[in-house]
Amino acid sequence: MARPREFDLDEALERAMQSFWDHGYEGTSLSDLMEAMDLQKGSIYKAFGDKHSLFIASLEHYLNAVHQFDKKMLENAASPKAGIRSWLSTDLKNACGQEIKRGCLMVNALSERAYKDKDVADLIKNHITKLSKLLTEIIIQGQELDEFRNDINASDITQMIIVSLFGMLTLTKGPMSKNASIQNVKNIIKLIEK
Amino acid sequence: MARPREFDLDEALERAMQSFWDHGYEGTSLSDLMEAMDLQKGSIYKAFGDKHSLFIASLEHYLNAVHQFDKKMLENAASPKAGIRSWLSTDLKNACGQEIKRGCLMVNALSERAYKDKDVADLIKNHITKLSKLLTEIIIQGQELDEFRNDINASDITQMIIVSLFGMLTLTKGPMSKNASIQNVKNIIKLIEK
DNA sequence: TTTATTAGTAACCAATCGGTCAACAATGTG
DNA sequence: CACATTGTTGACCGATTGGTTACTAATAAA
Repeated sequence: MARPREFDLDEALERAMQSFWDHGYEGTSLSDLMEAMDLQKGSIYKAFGDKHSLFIASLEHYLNAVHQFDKKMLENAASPKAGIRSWLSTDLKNACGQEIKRGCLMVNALSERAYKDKDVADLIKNHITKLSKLLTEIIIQGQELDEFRNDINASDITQMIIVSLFGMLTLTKGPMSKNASIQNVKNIIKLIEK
Repeated sequence: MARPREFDLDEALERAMQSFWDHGYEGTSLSDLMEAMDLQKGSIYKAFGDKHSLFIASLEHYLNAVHQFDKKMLENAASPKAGIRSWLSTDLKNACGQEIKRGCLMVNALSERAYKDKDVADLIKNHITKLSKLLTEIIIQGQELDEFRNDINASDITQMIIVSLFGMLTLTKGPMSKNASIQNVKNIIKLIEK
């Protein structure tokens, strides 16, 4: 009953996300988005609203994919320790294996915008909460199997892992190499294992 | 033999640094800087060159102050372990005790600019190298005094501490509270002590 | 007091920013 | 076919961006 959309919504969103991931929120202009999404300004505004809404949608898109990845890696592992190890390693290898040192969109958004953008702050807080629950379950299992030390709360170990992950994802945007981050993952495991 | 400058160079630089720290490089406009520094555009350009040069000078100013702080805290401590503990705690308390959740200028600059700004990347790499040397010395002393575990290289422990610090400084811009970061410091010490 | 030199001021610049809008195109329904 | 509805296009908008420049002011040396 009306003219149909000529492009794929999901693909356009994916391309917008890649742009924001590469160059940040302020670093990505409407012109950049138009080129990356292969769309005119009007189409973007009709489909996604303004730049900020598009950024939020991109971040949600990213966080959904990441959460799926996290669940898969952590829940389908041979053991809690193996799960944490391969999850962290794969995450870091992905972050390091890109042409641009763009790190992680969530960490970038946290650094650039969370302190002045409640929508971004809420999305990230929610995602970290979900990741924490997932991780803490795995750590508890690992403690019961005597894979992880139990003189520290599972939730405290979770917290340290998340802190380390955020640190590495930030540092890989600068002086930290792939090898250094892999070595660091090994040492984190060594610190928390029994 | 010429008209003297009417303002204090250092104070102006300090104010510029505070602006960049609060709102980032792209988030701080020339107008913002003019207001913060209480200077006209021309004066800023005469004294510091363009915006990028001013940012680099601000970052250097910041890194010098931080390095002095790090040296003081780590070298004047009662013991290696006490030094690391109080250095990390004070750092985090400072980062959390501000009106704006602005984190650390170095970590912010790393996230926002290092991947596309060689000057920024070099300054940060150099600073991290100096901090690493400082920390590794302390860790080795601590290992010799049986304060720290020695089944892991001192430089690897250093790396983990720096990663954790960067992670916390990023996370305090979002969902991480002061208490959580203090608790996390305690746990880091627990993991690396003997 | 003249002169060389540098600092400060404010008007000005082109370029770009995010965002809007009117005209036109394409579809399903009646 | 006409119509209602929605998508697409490109010109256009005011505001702001970083940066320049011509002019004036202040100083020390000659």
